[in-house]
Amino acid sequence: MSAGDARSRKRAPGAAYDPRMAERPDPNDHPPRRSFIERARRAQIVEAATQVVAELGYAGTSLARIAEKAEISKSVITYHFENKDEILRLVVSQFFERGWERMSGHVEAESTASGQVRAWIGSQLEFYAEHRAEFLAMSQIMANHRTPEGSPAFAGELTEEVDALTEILQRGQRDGEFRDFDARGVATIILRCADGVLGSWAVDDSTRLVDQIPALLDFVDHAIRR
Amino acid sequence: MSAGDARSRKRAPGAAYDPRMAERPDPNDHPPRRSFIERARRAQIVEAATQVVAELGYAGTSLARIAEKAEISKSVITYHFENKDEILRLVVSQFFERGWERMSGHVEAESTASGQVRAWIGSQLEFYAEHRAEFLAMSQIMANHRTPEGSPAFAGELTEEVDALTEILQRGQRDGEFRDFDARGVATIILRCADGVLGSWAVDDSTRLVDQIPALLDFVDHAIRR
Amino acid sequence: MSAGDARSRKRAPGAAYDPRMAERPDPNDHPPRRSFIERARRAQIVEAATQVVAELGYAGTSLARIAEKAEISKSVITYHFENKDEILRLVVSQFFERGWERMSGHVEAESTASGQVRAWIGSQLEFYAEHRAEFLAMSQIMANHRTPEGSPAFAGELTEEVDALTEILQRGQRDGEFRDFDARGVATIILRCADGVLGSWAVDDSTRLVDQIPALLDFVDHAIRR
Amino acid sequence: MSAGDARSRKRAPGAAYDPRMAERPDPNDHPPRRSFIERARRAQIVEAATQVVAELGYAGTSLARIAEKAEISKSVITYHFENKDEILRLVVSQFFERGWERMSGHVEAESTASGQVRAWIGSQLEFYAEHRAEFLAMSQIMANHRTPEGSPAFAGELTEEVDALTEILQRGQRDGEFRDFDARGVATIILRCADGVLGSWAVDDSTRLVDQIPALLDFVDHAIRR
DNA sequence: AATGAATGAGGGTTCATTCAT
DNA sequence: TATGAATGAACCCTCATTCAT
Repeated sequence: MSAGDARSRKRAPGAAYDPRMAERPDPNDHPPRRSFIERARRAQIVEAATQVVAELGYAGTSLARIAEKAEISKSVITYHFENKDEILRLVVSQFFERGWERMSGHVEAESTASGQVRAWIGSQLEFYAEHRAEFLAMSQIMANHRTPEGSPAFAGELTEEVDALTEILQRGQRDGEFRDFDARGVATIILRCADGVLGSWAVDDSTRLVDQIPALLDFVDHAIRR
Repeated sequence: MSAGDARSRKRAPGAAYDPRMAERPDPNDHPPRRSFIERARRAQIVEAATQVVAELGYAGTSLARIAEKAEISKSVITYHFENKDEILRLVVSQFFERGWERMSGHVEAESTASGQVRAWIGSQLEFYAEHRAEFLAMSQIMANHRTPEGSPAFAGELTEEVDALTEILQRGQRDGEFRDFDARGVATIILRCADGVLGSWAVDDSTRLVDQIPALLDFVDHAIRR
Repeated sequence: MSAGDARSRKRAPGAAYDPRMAERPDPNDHPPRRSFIERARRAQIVEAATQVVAELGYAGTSLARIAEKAEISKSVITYHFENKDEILRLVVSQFFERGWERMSGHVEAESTASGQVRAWIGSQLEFYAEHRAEFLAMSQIMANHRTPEGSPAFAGELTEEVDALTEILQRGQRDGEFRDFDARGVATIILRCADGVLGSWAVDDSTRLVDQIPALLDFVDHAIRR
Repeated sequence: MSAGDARSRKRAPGAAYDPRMAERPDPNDHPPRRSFIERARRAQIVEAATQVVAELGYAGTSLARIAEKAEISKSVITYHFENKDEILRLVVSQFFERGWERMSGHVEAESTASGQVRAWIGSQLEFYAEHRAEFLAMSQIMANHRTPEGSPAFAGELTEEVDALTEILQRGQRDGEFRDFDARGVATIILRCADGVLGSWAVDDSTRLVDQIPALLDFVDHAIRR
């Protein structure tokens, strides 16, 4: 079966490994084979959606405005995507995936726990600073998108991230790098800290984010170091 | 246009002093004298709006749903308020004002700088923990509300807050309580940290917020102490 | 509470007693009090909907065309009715109710079973013949309307009708008016017979329906008489 | 436009002799020669359309859903058929043709008029009972399909059927089998009667149709017998 | 002080059909 | 022979706001 517009009906918003976005894995649900054109269009639309959300906010994002931004007709969007939900989820998952790839590389390159924590926070903030629009869009969507039933669509997506950082903190404690504290609680705090700083930058980019990174790294360092 | 009707057209969303919510001050724009009934209605509607935003999110909030929640006719809302914007701004400013009152009391009761920082964070989180719906509504509106032109309506509302905390940190440094750091940068970080923790609690209230407060206080303490 | 457009949200498409249309009774669900204007508008819209369905068929009926027929704006419709479904159900139930009133009067006026059968069929066909558009609309909607889940919305609405006619037939058998047959099966056949004749008239009104009534009465008479 | 493409543009929905479906005969419009593949594809699509109409109703039938049911691309449909109308007409005409073949065989095997009437009704109902989906689809389409101008597409398709049955009835009267009545009127009634019973079975198949056939035959027998 | 009525703009989505390959 | 891509029209419905009463 290969029914053009029917195709997107079958597929889950494909995402590679990703600690937050973990999709219920379905081995039978192989990703649809897409033509070059289709992949290009989908990328174009997701990109346009990202820009619109970043500029106009979640509530200001409509298919009409995405189409306008992409300079295509609204029908092109509904042809290539099942619905608006699919697009918004892709905006989040694709960007998150890219960020995670970058971060995990930097983290794994470090040997000490404190080095890994710094790499984690530093590379995360750097990455987001380099992709402000995508970050804004992701934030907006995660904060606002809901399931048809009304519950937040992206709740509880961050436990795996907390788990991973907790492990690093615990190793740091065993190795004597870090003082004694509740690793899980502090992992949450550190991640939320970074989010918070990003959030303030999100609403007001007058302070250049990259300039704040050293201060944050220093802050966290003092907070957890023995 | 009736007299009561005209009245709401003129007035600024009355708010006491408030470092974040500072309205463009207009000495000529004396607050409108409102009847008891009018004040009661406005309070009822703001309260209903708060609940709706907390439950359904910013994008899910409509005048119809606010009216339904308040068990009044939609027209009552448009009679007592100029437009939706006025209501949402009041949800934010009124709640922020109440929070600021609580916090400033606790902060001023402390003599040392570190005591004031702890009082600040602790009382802020406590207050929000006690008023989850209001906090959720405020967060949603601040993150989403836009001017008619499309720019965030609540950008740059936090500089005064940062200023106040910066002052405390600087005093702590002068008094030898805190180590050397960029006071303004760290003030921002601390405030964003608290916001971040609140944000994680907002999307997932399984972890009781009050239980996380000591950990956060401890975290900040170590981060800034000499 | 009395929120204008919210009002229709609460109410079931009101219908008096009616053997087919029997609504799940909810004693708490008192019918909404409607203003004169509202009742007039609703009647106007239901009437326009009836005409549109009769002329263009179920699939050709849209809110836009109903609005056009009623010479009002589309928004007026969505203001006075919850949705299209409510309108279509009213087209059916109101007309059926009126028909049932007429028929039951004629039936009860007869003393013999065979008189009642003739009164039933005759008055039913007469009534429909007098209200061709309403009958066509009712037929179209009953044949086509579905629940959101996809099952026919008006299935099983006719068992009570069959029950009532069955009773008459059985009495006729006890009284020696009718020959021996399966009363329930024949009741179904008679009712379907009348429906069938109506159906042929529905698609082709060249044959005047009232002229066919005596033939049908005669036909049924011979079929069931001793 | 390709050759194959052009082909379907020219052709009338081929149908053998059929008293109801009689197409405006055009001696010049010889049926298009179709390849084996084309014939197979067309049959497959008509079959899928039949199922979709039976399940989802006329208004719920779209080319997309037909394609989905047939597990082919939507374009395959528009390639092999000029438009949706052609498919729906074929669903009706092909099925009617098959039914007519079956019926006429049974009718011609009978010698008496009453035998022929019974054979007519009995074999018709039997045939439909054996092909419920096709019958439902045919009913839905005949009741709903319209010309582009909005008038019923299948109005007046039954006069030939009535003519044929009228002839049988008249012969029965001449032969003394049947009592005196208006043959044409009764022919219509009988046919509509059968349709009505089928219609009740269509919306509610809990009563097994074949079990009702004897009752209907008996009913008609008494109605017309001397 | 209150509200029922109305409305135009815009929301996301489905649809049959056209066209180039 | 087949189909992916595209599209404009139409669909029902929600919305904030205006107006007359």
